[in-house]
Amino acid sequence: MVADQVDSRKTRSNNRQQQILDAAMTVFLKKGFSGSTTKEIAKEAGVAEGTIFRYFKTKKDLLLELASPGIVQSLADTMEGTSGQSDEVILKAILTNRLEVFNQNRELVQLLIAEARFHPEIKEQFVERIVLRAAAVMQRFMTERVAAGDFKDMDPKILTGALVGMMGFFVLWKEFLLADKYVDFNSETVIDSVIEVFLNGVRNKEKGEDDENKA
Amino acid sequence: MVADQVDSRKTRSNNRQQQILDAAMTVFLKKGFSGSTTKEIAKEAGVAEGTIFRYFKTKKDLLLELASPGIVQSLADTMEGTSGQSDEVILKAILTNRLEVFNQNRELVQLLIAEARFHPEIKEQFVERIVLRAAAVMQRFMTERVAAGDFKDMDPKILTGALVGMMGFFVLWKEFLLADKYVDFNSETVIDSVIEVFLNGVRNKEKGEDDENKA
DNA sequence: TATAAAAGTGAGTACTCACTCATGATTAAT
DNA sequence: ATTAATCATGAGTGAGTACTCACTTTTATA
Repeated sequence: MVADQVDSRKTRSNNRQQQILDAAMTVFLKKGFSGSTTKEIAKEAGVAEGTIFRYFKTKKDLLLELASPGIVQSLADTMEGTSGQSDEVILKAILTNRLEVFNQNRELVQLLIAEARFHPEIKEQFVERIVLRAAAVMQRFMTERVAAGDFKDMDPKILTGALVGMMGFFVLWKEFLLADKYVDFNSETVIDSVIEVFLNGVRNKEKGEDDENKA
Repeated sequence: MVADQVDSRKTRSNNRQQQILDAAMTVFLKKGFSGSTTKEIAKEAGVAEGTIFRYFKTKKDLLLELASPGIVQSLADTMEGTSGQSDEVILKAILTNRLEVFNQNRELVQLLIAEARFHPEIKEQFVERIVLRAAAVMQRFMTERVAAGDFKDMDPKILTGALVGMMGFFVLWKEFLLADKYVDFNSETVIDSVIEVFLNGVRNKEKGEDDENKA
């Protein structure tokens, strides 16, 4: 008890706020927003219940702060400036990066997805700031390739969906449904396989010039 | 009020239980399990709050009953007995059927996925009775094709994941993230595209006999 | 060190929750 | 019509909830 107090005093002046947010995240993840109590959050943070309300007007404000633009932002503006390289390299860079960014913010994303259904503001932010941005980057890539005739003439949105879906499946599988019981996928193997299947699936190997693809 | 009472009396003896379950489902979907109150469920069902507890010992029992084997079962044993037909036809049959079954039980599945995180019993049942079964059927198909040399020599689990993921993406997109804002996909188009991409992606077009694929 | 401001506390408050139970209504059987 | 059994009710109950506030402790300033 005393030791805890000393410990928490150390991080005192800079960010008690962050300390509470971290605790809220932990508890929300474990019990969900509605299932969590401010009492438990306080305990997890090592502060008195009243202290929470010095920093956040309401319990819901805690959740909204977790989903605030500042934090969420970092997910989006990550991948830019890959050009003049092979599709395999570009896609691998994109997917690897996405997966990395996702893994870093895994818990937050998990929480936001879970609560999005009940809090329109969160849903809005999540879709606008993460999903659509991320999709836009990839969609631009798809559109280019289709226009160049390298990929089949399909709706870029469907192409994006196919790739994101394949990748997303393995991520979600791991995250939500508990992997180990079924199988534990190796990240790089999965990425390579996904890219291979995808590129083979969408590349044009039409009449005339089929030599280009062999190399 | 009186009319409601008369109405509910009609369905009285056979299944007041079902009436309450339906209401619980509706409310759980809208507010989540923790966010729902028995009072609201009672109101939705058109019965007194106490009546709920004549049929279900606790609020949680309502949730568990919704996820009970009987109901959940119907999702699994649907697709069997397609053989001797082309991959395209088989896969289209599978995917179309899965999508149909999913759409019929959409709300239930949505609810189960949402609550699985907080209720191990539900998660267990969901994974065992739905996911693994459905996966098994598809995985058998993949294993066969790989063994026959028609598909690339990849882990059948990854192949299954790739296909399910592509398909799942569009379904989840629609369900969880609100489609219309972004785009509304036509089911058949999506299925056809997914199959095309998948088959092109995983089929063997090795040296030697490339005539087979042309047709 | 004295003093004001800021930060932290936790018992208290008003309220909501899941669940109970004494009572009333409906049905079935004679 | 009488009785007994079942079904339905909703005010009531205690446990717990988010949030407040009178108070204490810590920090900053002189």
